Amino acid sequence: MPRLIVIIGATGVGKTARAIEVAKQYGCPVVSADSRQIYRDLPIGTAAPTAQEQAGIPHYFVGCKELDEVYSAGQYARDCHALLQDLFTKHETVVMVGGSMMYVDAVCHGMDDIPEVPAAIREEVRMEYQQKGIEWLQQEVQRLDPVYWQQVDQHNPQRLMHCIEVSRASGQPYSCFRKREKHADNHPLPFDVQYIMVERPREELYERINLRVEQMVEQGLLQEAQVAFQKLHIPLDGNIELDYSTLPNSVNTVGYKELLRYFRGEWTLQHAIEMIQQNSRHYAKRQLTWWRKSLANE
RNA sequence: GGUGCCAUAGCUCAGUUGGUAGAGCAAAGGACUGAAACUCCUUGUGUCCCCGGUUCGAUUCCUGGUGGCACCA
Repeated sequence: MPRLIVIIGATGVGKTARAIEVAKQYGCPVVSADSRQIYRDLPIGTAAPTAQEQAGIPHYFVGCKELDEVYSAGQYARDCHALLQDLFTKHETVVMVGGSMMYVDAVCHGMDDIPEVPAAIREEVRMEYQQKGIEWLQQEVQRLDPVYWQQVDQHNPQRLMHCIEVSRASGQPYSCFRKREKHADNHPLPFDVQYIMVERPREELYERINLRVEQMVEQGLLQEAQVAFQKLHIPLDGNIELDYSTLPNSVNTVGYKELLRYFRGEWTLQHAIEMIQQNSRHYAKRQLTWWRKSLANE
């Protein structure tokens, strides 16, 4: 049975370096499980492995999507399983590294097949939510999918919207697709999974994060962000109205969404940088929570 | 030096007509199967600046101090 070594840990803890170390040890490729490093044009802010770091080690899913492409954990799981099948014909061991908890989970535990939602339906639901508020989302979910209503986080607009989108697109309640079948024992993975959790004391981790943000700024994060917003035609002129809730996913990312406020004149640069540091710490904390539970269930 | 205002949670501040106090942010904990670096939930005891006075009782009123801010010299 081939083996997937999965390197997990909070942002800024040193996963990339560890992955390269392990990949060199086994002479194997590295598969990234990172929902933001997957985009081209964001290498600095997402702390993607540099060309120097990647030298001699094939990396997958780094810098391969355009900023306006829509991508998701489900698609990643499919793409990644296909890739792994191929890689395992040549390697006994493959390294996976990434901070995107659900991406890792989707590959290592599988995801149910849930129908794709056409962009038009997604947009329609979003518009209706904007007009009618969360009460409408709640009523609509209760009506379309009472089973899911009992399970969801009932104050979470994104979760509610997704249920409505899928139910509308498929004509069936969202919950009937969420069987957790792929988590079941009768759907074994064609490879073994071995986790390596990279850890550091909380205080040290936060110091590293704060420092790394400052280094990103020195390395040209502002220019990188500016170019990204220009490519996406997002107005940097604060006089032009902008709905932050509709930012493309690629750029609704720590490091970029804060700088957008700076470019548009809403925040000072210093405040934006402090917010990037703070949001990175929040993100790290969420990762720790997820994996604490996830590893306890292994 | 004089006058006025302020001093309450890690930060910014609210409040108590005298019965030892509460918001936002931070922080911590948690949820999360196709936007997941997203989105969402829970948790608030702190010498109410210090010494004294009045009072059954002072963080609240009063005297004095200390520190900060503003204005006047």
